[in-house]
Amino acid sequence: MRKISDATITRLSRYYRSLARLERKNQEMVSSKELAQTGGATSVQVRKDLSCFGQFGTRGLGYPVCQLKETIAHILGLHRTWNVALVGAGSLGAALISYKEFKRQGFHIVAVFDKDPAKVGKNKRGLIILDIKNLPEVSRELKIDMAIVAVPKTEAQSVVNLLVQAGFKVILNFAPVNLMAPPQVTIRNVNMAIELEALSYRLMAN
Amino acid sequence: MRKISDATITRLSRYYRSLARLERKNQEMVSSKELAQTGGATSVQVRKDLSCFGQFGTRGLGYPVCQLKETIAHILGLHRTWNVALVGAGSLGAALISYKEFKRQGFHIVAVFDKDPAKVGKNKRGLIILDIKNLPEVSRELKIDMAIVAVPKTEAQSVVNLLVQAGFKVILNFAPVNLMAPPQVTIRNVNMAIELEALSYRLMAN
DNA sequence: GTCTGTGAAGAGTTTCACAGCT
DNA sequence: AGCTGTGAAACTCTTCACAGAC
Repeated sequence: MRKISDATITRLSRYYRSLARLERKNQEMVSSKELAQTGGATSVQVRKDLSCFGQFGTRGLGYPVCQLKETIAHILGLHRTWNVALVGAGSLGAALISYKEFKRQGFHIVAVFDKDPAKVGKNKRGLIILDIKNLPEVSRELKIDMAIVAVPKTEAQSVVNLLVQAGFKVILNFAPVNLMAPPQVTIRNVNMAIELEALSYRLMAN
Repeated sequence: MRKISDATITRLSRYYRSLARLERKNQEMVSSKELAQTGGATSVQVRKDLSCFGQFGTRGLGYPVCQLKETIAHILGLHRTWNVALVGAGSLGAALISYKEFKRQGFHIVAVFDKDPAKVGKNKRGLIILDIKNLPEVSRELKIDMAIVAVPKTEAQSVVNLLVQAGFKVILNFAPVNLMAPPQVTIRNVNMAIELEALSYRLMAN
């Protein structure tokens, strides 16, 4: 299989959401054109993206909604649940614990860590905040698959170092800072400030 | 000036952060190589990105830190402050109000709106939650420049419709749904679930 | 006729290679 | 020597065009 681009994976996620909605409406078949409209892409793009993984449609008819949804779920790993560790029990952390879409897609935040002794032991949206010192052992015991970093930017690199040492392979980082990690570790960044800056550029440009 | 890619703008934001750090360290000059390392790019990329806007360096010496930082600030619109409306006073909204990096870069959330009568009038991190019905007039009065949507996905499209009608030109959306808007309105999406899905794909793939 | 699947063309982005300045 | 600035090459991603199936 040839290398799949990040853009393709992102679009698959969107197609998956569209398919879920069509499934709820009991629609059986969907054309690439229809899927494109709701997913914000073009019909060719949809077909090209899907063709990376196989042939799922029927010419003249389109794609079977349920089946395609299941297929994408398997590609993206949404057919199972993932255990997620959250580091940082601030207000962003709280928002992430309550974020419905995570649970909906099978991402379960099963442990929250913080380094602040004043927070450790407290209950945060149903989870007891754990001391970050215990992260390696707890991650092993609870079979945690991925980590979310939601700490201030000054702390982010040291948290990542700890996560790497504990064996984490994928990390979602919310701190607005560029983080270093060995190549076998994938870090994805959500930098909300950069998003606003891109918008402010837009307002400047015209 | 030729069209500037989104990727370039995003990288400028990162260079800006690196420059701010170098400035705090009182470093006067920086080479494209050094800027690249801290900003997660290559040195040619840095030079190419900057060359879109002019010639800011000196051959043999590099770029003047403060001056380049100011230049990028002007390009991105960070030399001024922007008034931001937040729609959705849930826990994500609360996290965004408290998010330091916004203030740091001059993005001031000056009003929070919600449609829930039980929330309207309450204080949220120092801001009184306003009724979303009053969004158009308040936006005008407070000269609000941009909007952040942090409502459940079922509400997002109607909120965007309202924002478009109120004359907003740029919107940052956190709801995990594809939104429709006229072409003159720029919507940027932060979909945290899709980020995790890309990571779960990574874990599946190897 | 409708719609998928895909090689080829096109557009856009990144990297290379090197001229030119300090 | 060290570093910027940039046309050209290489690469990647998207769109076109159309063959093939229903």
